[in-house]
Amino acid sequence: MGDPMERGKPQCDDGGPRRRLPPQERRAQIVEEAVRFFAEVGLEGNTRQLAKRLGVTQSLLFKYFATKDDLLEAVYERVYLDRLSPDWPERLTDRSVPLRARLLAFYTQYSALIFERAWMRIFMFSGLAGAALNHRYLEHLGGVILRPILAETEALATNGNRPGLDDIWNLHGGIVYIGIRTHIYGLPGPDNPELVIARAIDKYLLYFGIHPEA
Amino acid sequence: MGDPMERGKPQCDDGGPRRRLPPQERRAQIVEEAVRFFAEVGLEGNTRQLAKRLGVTQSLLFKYFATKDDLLEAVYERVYLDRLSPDWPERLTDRSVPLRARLLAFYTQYSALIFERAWMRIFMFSGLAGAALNHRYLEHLGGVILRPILAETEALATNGNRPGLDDIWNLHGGIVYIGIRTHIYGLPGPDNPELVIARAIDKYLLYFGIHPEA
DNA sequence: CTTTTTATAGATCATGCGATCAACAAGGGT
DNA sequence: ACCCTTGTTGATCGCATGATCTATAAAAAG
Repeated sequence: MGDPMERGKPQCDDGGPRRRLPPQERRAQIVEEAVRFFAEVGLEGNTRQLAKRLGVTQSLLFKYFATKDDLLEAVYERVYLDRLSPDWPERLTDRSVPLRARLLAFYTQYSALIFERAWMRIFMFSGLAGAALNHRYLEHLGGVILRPILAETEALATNGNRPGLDDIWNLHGGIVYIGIRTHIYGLPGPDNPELVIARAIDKYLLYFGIHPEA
Repeated sequence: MGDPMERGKPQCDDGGPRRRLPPQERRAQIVEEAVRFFAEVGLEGNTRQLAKRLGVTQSLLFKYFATKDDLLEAVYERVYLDRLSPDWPERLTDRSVPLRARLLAFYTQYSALIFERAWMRIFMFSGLAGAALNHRYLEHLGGVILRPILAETEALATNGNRPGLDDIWNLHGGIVYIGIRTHIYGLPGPDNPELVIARAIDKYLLYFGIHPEA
């Protein structure tokens, strides 16, 4: 070890002979593995390790992405894509359904999408790095999810407590924190996350005097 | 630029002449700046940049810390230290004070301690890195804060809702998420965090039928 | 089968990083 | 004023990393 002549030795000695894939397929494969990889080790993870995981050489990565930042951009896009279905604003404001049922439906499905190791960690890494996509996502979330929930709550509140956007953030944060606990901090999560979510929603509704069937 | 002879050029050309400090003082100065530095750029921030901020040479850092990991350990200790005052278990279980007042006192003071950029970000960075201190801190938190709160809530719950530890995590997460929003994601925080905290506590207590004065 | 195309590998470069060490100088003791 | 300890510097080492370039071979085209 330490032999300078070892630098360029083969990095994919396991799989077998060189396998040639159509560019589109290879690219997708790289991005998919990169998501898992960077989610694990952080955005500073090095390209050689990633290549090793893929069973290809490091130089190949640069045939598909001019720079590592380009690869990270692709990772972001892959991860951020389709987490917020465009029909949620509509469904959240459908007053033919009780608000509790709407919130429950949203947070059940949303949590199923985001309580995933790769998403949680890359979201956090990119947030810490100040990535633009992160800001955009959260602003989008505020606009299409939190604000509608606030409006629906305002419309149904029966007691003196007037809801503010911070109340929605509190509901949202309490739920999202389940994923943070488990995937960022590595603590054991709840046995039944959906039950915990339901109770969070019930606390929220109760505070504003909103009946479960309303 | 690119001249290989530039590598070793002075890295502290601003302040003036070489200032000689007692080791203890210098060490503290390094740790303090390192906290701010690593909180900003992440734990992979390089020692040369840190040294530049301090106005000393990079090599000096290694006179005080044998390795960069040692420095990071010192940063962890500095940051994690004294965030959980040892008298909180006692104060949280003092039944001569209404539970609401106890929770309010705790989370007001606790949030004042942790809603700080350096803490929030280093806690998150170290959590993502799987640092042992992070786990220990959270387990400690669970033991000396969350469990007592659960016991107190159980003792006072008047309706059918039986509290579980996940309810406390939900309360806690909803509050901590305020700090995450502002310091990790860089979003504007609430105008009055204490008010938001009070409302979170009220939602929590109401759900278990606990009167504010109980 | 032969030719052409291009996905892939292997080697290498330039730079940046953590870490080391000899030389220097600031401050205290005498 | 002098020495002597040691905090501090400047230069350098070894290695890892992002990126580049050329040779190779796998699949497609004829």
